[in-house]
Amino acid sequence: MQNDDTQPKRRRNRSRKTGASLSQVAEKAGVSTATVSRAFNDPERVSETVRTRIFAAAELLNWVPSAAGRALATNRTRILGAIIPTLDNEIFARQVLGMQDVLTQHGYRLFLGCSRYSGADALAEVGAMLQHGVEGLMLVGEDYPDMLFQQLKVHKTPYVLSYIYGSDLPHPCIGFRHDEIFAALTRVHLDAGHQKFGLIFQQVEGNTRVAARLEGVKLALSEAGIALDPDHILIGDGSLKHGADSLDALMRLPLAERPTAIICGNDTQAIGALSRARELGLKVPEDFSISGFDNTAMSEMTSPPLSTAEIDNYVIGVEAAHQILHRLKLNDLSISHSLVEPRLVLRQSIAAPPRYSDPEHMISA
Amino acid sequence: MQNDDTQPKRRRNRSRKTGASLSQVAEKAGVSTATVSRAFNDPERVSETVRTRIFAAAELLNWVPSAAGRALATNRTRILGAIIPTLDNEIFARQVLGMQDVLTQHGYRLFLGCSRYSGADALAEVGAMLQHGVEGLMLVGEDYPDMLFQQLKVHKTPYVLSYIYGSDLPHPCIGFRHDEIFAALTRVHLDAGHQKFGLIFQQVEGNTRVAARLEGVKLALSEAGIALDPDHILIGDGSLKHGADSLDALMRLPLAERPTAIICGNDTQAIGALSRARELGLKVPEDFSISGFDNTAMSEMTSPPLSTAEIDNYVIGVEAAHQILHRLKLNDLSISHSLVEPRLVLRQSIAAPPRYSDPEHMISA
DNA sequence: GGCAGATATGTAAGCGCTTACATAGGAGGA
DNA sequence: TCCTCCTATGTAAGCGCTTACATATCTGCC
Repeated sequence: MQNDDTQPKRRRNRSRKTGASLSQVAEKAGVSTATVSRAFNDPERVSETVRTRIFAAAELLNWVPSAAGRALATNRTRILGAIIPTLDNEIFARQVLGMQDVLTQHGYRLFLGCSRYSGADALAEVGAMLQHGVEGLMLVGEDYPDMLFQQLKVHKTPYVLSYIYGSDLPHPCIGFRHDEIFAALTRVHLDAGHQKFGLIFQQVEGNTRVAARLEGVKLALSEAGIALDPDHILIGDGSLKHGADSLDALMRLPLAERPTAIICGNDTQAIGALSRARELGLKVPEDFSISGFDNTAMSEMTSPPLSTAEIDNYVIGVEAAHQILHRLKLNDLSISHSLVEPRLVLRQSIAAPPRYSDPEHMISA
Repeated sequence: MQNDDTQPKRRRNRSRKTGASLSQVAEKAGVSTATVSRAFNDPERVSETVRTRIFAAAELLNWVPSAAGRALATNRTRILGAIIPTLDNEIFARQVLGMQDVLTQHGYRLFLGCSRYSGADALAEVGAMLQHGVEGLMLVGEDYPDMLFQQLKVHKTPYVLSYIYGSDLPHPCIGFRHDEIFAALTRVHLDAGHQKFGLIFQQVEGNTRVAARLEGVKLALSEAGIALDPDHILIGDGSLKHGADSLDALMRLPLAERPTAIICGNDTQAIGALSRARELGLKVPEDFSISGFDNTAMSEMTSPPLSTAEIDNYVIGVEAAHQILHRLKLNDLSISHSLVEPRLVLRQSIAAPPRYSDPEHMISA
C-alpha cells in the first residue's frame, strides 16, 4: 500500500519567503545549525575561525534571526506590553517613554495598547498581547475587569499597575497616593486661610485615581471642619475648556457662596480656568486661589504661575520596566508595592482669600 | 550500533509551559489538530457539532493560540511597527493613536519604537522589529540612514514616511509640505504689513522638516523682496523656554532692528514668547505679531489667541495604517505620495505692525 | 448499482529556531 | 600507551501552529 521509498512524496512551497534562515547560513558556512545558533547566542563556545566564517555567511545572506522561531524554541519572546488609557495624555506617554528606554537597553520590545478608558478594550488588548506572548505587562491604574487579571494569572504573566499606590492593593503597583497629594494640596489652601472651596474635576466613575483625588480633598476639608457644597464640585473632562467653563460657573455664584479656593484635577483645567479668569477681569490670587496637578511645562509660565504637584512619570515607567524584568528573571510573581513620591510645587496662584470673603471681616477690621 | 526500536531515546522537558497548546485542545475534543485549526480560522469548514466541541475544549483548557507558532507556519505576524522621534510630543503621539485605532480594528498589533531623533537608534529599532517580523512600518520623517531603507527593501517590508510630503521623494509618504504652510503663514504677516521678521525655531540639522519650514519662510520673504537678518533667527529647542528667551533677545534689539513679526516653529515656542512678552509689559499684537504651528489646545486660550496652522496628525496615523495594510494585501511595494492638507488658523496675534516701525511713517502721517 | 463530486476530517510535513545528548579529537596524567 | 576529561561541533527532536494532500463518508444522478 504505502510505498517505502524515503523520498518525500510532497513538497510544499510556502512561498513568500523573505530572508535567509539560520539553516541557510549554516550551509553557506559549512557548519551545522547548532553551531550557528551558538555562534550568535553564546559566541565563547565556538572557535574563532568558525565563528568569523559564520558571521561572514550571515552578513552575506543578510540574515536576520526570526523572533518567531526563537520564541517557539525558547518559549520566550522578549516582548513586554503596556496598556495605557490614551497616548493623548502626556502623563501616560512619559511612562511609556520611561519603559521604552529601559526595554531598549535590555533587548526587549514594547507592545503598546490603548484602552481608551474602556475595560473591554483593555481586555481585548491584553488578550491579543497574551497571544503574542508578552512576558510581562504594565497597566495604568487598576480599573480593569476581573477577567483581565484572571487571564494574567492563568498565564503566569507578571504585571505591575502604574500610577497608583496602595499597600492593600491585591496587585503589584508603582505610583503614589492620589488622595494624599490632593489632601496636601488642599491643606495649602487651608493654611492660606481659605474656607470656601470649589472643585474642577474629571469624570470619577471608572477612574479610581480621580475618585481618590476627590476623597483626598474631602478628607482634608473635613479634618478642617469645612463642608464642601456638592454644587461646587464641577465634573467634566480634563480639558482646558472644562476648566474655563467651570470657572465661569463658580464665579457666577453670589459672592457669599463663591469659592475663594479652586482645586483642579489637573493643570490643564487650572490653566483653562486661569485664562477664563483673565477674560472676566479677575485677578489671581487676589480674587481667588487655584491649584492644579501634573506640573506641566505650561504651569510655570501662566500668570500667575500655577501651584500644582508633580509626579515623575518617566521614573514610574522606568521602575515599572525594572520591576517586571526583575520578576521575570526571578520567576517571581509576588505582589510588591512601590511608592514614587509626588512633590508639591507651590507658586503664586495660592494666597490668602480676599478680605470680603472673610467671615470675621467686620469684627477684625 | 543503532538500536532500531522506535521508542524515543530522549525526552526533553522544556518546562516553563504556560498554557495549553492546540494539540491538547485537539486531544480533549477528540479531533485532529487540523480540525481545531480550521474551527478557529475557517469555522465554516467544520461541522457545527465538532466545532462547538472544540470551542468548549479550548475554553476549558483556557487555550490561547500562540502567535509565534502561527507566525512560523504562516510567515505572517500581524504586527506593524511605528518609529517616532519621541512620545513626548503630542504630534507624534496622535499619529500613533490614529494608527493604533485602525490596527485594532484589523486585528493587528503595534510595535512602538522611539528614535530619540537619532538615526542609529532608529536603525536599531527597525532591526529589532524586523527580527520580530513586523509586516510594515510607519516612520516619522525622512531623516534616517540609508542602511535603514536598504534593510526595509531587502525584507520587502512596506513602509510609509509620515508627517512629510514630497512628490519627488523616493519613498512612500503621507503628510504635508512644511515649506508651503510656513510660507503661507509668513504671507499672513506680510499681508498685515510687516517688514521686519524674527524667527524662533528648533534645531534644523538632522530634521528636514524644520529645515523645510525655515526655507518656506525665507522663500515667502524673498518673494516679497525682504531680507532676513540671520541674527534674527534664533535656533534652540521646541520649548516654552526657548520661546521666552528668544523673545527677550529679539525685544532687546534697538528699535530700528527689532522685528515686528515673529514666526515660531511651533505653538509651544510662541506661547513661551507670549508669556515673556506679558512679563515685559509688551502688548500683542500692538507691539508685535506672532504665529506658531500645530494649533495645540492652549493656543486658543492665550491672550491674545494665537495664529497658527494645524495638521491633523490623527488622520495621518489613520491613513498611514490604511496605506500599509493596503500594500500588504496587494503585495504592493510601489511608491505613492499622499497629501494631508494643513489649515491656517488665524486668530488675534497677528495685526498691522506698530506705527513707529513704519519706514514711511513721517511721510504718510 | 456505481460513480462523480461534495463535504468533513485526518495525516504529517515544515515554518526557523534552541538545545539535550552524542561524538570526535586533543591534551594530559598515570 | 591507555584512559579520562575537555573542547568544539554535529544530530535531531520539538516548540505550536497551518495546510497540501489523503481519506472517508455521503449525495444524488445516470
